[in-house]
Amino acid sequence: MKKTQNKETTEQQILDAAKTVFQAKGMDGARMQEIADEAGINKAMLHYYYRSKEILFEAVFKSAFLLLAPQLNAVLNDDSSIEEKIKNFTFNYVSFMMKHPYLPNFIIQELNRKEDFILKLKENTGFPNLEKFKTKVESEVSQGILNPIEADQLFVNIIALNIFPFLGKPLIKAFADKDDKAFQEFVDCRKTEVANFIINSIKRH
Amino acid sequence: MKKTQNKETTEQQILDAAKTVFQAKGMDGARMQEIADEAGINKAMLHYYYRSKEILFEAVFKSAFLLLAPQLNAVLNDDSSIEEKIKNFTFNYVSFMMKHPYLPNFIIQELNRKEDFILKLKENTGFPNLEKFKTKVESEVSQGILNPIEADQLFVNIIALNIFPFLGKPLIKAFADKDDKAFQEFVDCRKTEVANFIINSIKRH
DNA sequence: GTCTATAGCCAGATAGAC
DNA sequence: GTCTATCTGGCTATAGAC
Repeated sequence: MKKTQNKETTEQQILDAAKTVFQAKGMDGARMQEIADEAGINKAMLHYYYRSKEILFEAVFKSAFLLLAPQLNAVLNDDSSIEEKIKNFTFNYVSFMMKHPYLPNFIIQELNRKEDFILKLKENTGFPNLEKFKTKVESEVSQGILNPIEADQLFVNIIALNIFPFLGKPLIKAFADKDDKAFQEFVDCRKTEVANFIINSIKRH
Repeated sequence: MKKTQNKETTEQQILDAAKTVFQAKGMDGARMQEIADEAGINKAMLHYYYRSKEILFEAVFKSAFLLLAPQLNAVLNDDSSIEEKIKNFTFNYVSFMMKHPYLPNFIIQELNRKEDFILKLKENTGFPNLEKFKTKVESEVSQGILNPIEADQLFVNIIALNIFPFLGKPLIKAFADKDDKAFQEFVDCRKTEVANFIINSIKRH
């Protein structure tokens, strides 16, 4: 029926607006009024669809994380070589992040604010898991393809090099004296630079 | 005189308390009442020494940044080789961060919230500058000590690998299934691992 | 489902006694 | 300088008409 149709579109509008505002301002900085304005409705509607700010926030957070998780799973769970994984991930991740620049900061920030948020996420299917990646790294190390390295450490290095520029953007711009355009080019460069940097370090020569 | 003595200690107590609360909760999440409690005084005193929450926050932020800047300058402005710089920085930075675990997240978060904060900092003497580091990298590259690499990119790689674990702690703990103790060991390992990882990548073989 | 109006609370800031 | 008491505004949340 028609009401249901309206319900779904309004609900989606709210979620989109909430995503924008929460990602820009964080849970504490966001205002329900601003979300309502962004969605083109009024405050009462927000509470009609999501009983409280907290509940609305959790919906936004979950949906943001569900956008990020597949990116990670792609590295972890396919069957290609470590070198291929790194190249693909780096290239795709930077492209992905250029479309969602607020995402990493939002997730990192809110996870630090409330550590138990992550527990709820871990219950979900599709939560990234390192096991397969670990096995693959160990196998390539023992074959002599890679220099000895802990899989955990390598994984953190990969995501650190890829994610950090989006977290530390203001810092990097200030240190390296870059305007927005120069920063853009800098990040674009990293699509291939980062993979080369990593592979150069771990691949046996 | 006695009053001045009291003034200075109270002011310091406030600053310490504010540092604790702001770094844990952020500007928006922090409450003046909580800062007062932490300092063992009442709210009115906060406004006596710092006219507003905003002003108190800026004082805290500035002092946090002034703690971090020398760490970066140490890499950038001494005369040792790039390899030495990386080894020293990595070792010292991780040690330093283990003492101030909230610091990087605090700075990153608040800089993203208000980009112009960094402009105020840049006016200060002692703001990290990349020029000398850049010259050194270029020199070592042309001497054939290092593989070709942009100084900017190398610098970001160094700080990304060192800072990220402290930003993404909850994420890393969840992905790699580590408790606090295991995470601690993981980070401790990085004191030397990260430097080796970088040097392995950039040093000509 | 959608709106207006308002309840109820809480936080930052100030007045004023000591 | 330090306190208690209070003002004021803004925010989440709800009541209730349509």
